[in-house]
Amino acid sequence: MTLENLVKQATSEEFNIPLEEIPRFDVQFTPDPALGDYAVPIGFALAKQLRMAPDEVTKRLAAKLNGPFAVDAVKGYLNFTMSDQWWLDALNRGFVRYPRLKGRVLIEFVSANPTGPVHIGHGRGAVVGSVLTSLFKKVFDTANSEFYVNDAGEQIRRFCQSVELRIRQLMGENLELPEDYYQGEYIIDIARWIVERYSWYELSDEERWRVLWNDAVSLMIEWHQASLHKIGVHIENWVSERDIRKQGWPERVVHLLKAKGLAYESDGAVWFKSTEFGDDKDRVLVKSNGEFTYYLVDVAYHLEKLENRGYDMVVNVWGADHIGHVARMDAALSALGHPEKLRVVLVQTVRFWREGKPVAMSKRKGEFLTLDELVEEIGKDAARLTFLTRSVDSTLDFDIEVAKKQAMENPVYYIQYAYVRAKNILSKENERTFGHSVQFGVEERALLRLLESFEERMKLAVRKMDPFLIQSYAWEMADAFHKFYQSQRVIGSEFENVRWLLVERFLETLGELLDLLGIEKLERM
RNA sequence: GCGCCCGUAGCUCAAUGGAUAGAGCGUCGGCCUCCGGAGCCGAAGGUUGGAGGUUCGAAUCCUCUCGGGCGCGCCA
Repeated sequence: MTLENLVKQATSEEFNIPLEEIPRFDVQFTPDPALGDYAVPIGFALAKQLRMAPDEVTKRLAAKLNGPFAVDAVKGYLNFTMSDQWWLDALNRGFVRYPRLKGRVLIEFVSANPTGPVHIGHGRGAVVGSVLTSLFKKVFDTANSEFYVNDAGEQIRRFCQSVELRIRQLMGENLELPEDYYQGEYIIDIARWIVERYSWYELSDEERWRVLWNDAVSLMIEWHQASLHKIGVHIENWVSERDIRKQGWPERVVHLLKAKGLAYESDGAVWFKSTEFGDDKDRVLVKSNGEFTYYLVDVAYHLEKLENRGYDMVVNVWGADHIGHVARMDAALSALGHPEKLRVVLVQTVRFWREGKPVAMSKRKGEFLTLDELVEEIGKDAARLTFLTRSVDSTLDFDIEVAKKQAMENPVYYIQYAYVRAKNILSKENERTFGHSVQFGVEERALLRLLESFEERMKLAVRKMDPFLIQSYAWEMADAFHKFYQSQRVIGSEFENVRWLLVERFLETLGELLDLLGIEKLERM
């Protein structure tokens, strides 16, 4: 029986209270291992209900409770110190268990425009999205990752024009690059790639446009995939905006909204009454020139995910600068009969630093550090982990020089070092002849209860949709291990067998977290 | 002006409504005859921006207020 149920039952019997009238209480870890392992602050609420002092309540409960633990009443708290045998049983069971939730989930992230390389500004969203996907795959019936390719619209047109101009320059034409064209060097690379494969001047206008529209864009998408792979992000679905348009989803959205009386025409445009769903102003769906707004196409895309592919929940990892889209997207999906199926993870901005100076980023001038360059400089693991060192709600200062250093400032080494140390112990050849008795010390108990909280920590990470919580859990686990390692010997100890098992479980559990985080499990460093 | 995020140690950040608010960096002082010292231990450092409120209990929830960030297009 769980501690929670034991306490409930004891309370009911001791104070003659029906089970359903017992106030809610938590089972939590004590702030200090010296107080015990688990704490149940049940005395406070009951004290009021029973008109009794909190410590009187807990004292009576403590006297009544028995099980594989010692129990202490301190103020309103019941403090449980679990028996060594109880911990040994837990150790034998293992700790890696996930909460289970029903449903099919789709996580969309990065979705950088295919008009330029993935740059460091996309990095945080990419890593957050990929870790969320790994986690959700363990928790939900189905979870898939998706990259939405904005391969239609004005930006792509301008991109194609930029490539074309560079092609003509390569062919020897003397042309100026207009200011509002894409300036980056990579445009020249694409132009060169095309020139190497096609006899440009022999193509008709239509053929040229098709090459730009298809080949140049496909090449960008391939580059995106390659860049993301380098930082350990492998996105399953790449969905094209062109396909969403081709399949008539935008028209369907307009049709559905009109049928519900939620769309109207004004000033030659078609508007959605989003104000009826909490938005602060109505939104244009179809511009007066007949073109669809980006907003309409995005709504259409979400409708496609829900209705065509049958996802129960769609998660979007967006930069904080997309805050304005949340209300209107919610509004549209509610209007279309899918309320509360969209969850937006807003990831706050990252500021990149180098030796105390901000890293300049200007897309216009084509000056930006690409994700490739970052990964090349500091490595995949350091890049991934650094992006996860703050909760998604907090802005992140990413100092590239610090992340490159192999020092404690850099949590990736701290965590990996703990893993290596543990691995190293198990690599020793030895004969273990001692039995399975044990007395766990404070450091071991600290590590044990951290391991034991695996499922709960995962539950919290899912609820908050924040991979930062996995990173911080991994860090705490590494911390607990370093302390254990420092204070207790494994090999040659009186409790060698049990400690050996503890190290194995630690490796198994931390390894699971490293897998989720997409960080290498090093054996040596 | 409106909406969202953030104000916690010198700096960067943690903390399910619970006990004495914790880490890293920086500063000062210790620990390898010993499974890897990329580690560990200790010291110093706090009116959790401010004011009210809810609660047995608030960094956490509510109201107001002051600072900082982001966003408020028939752009994408």
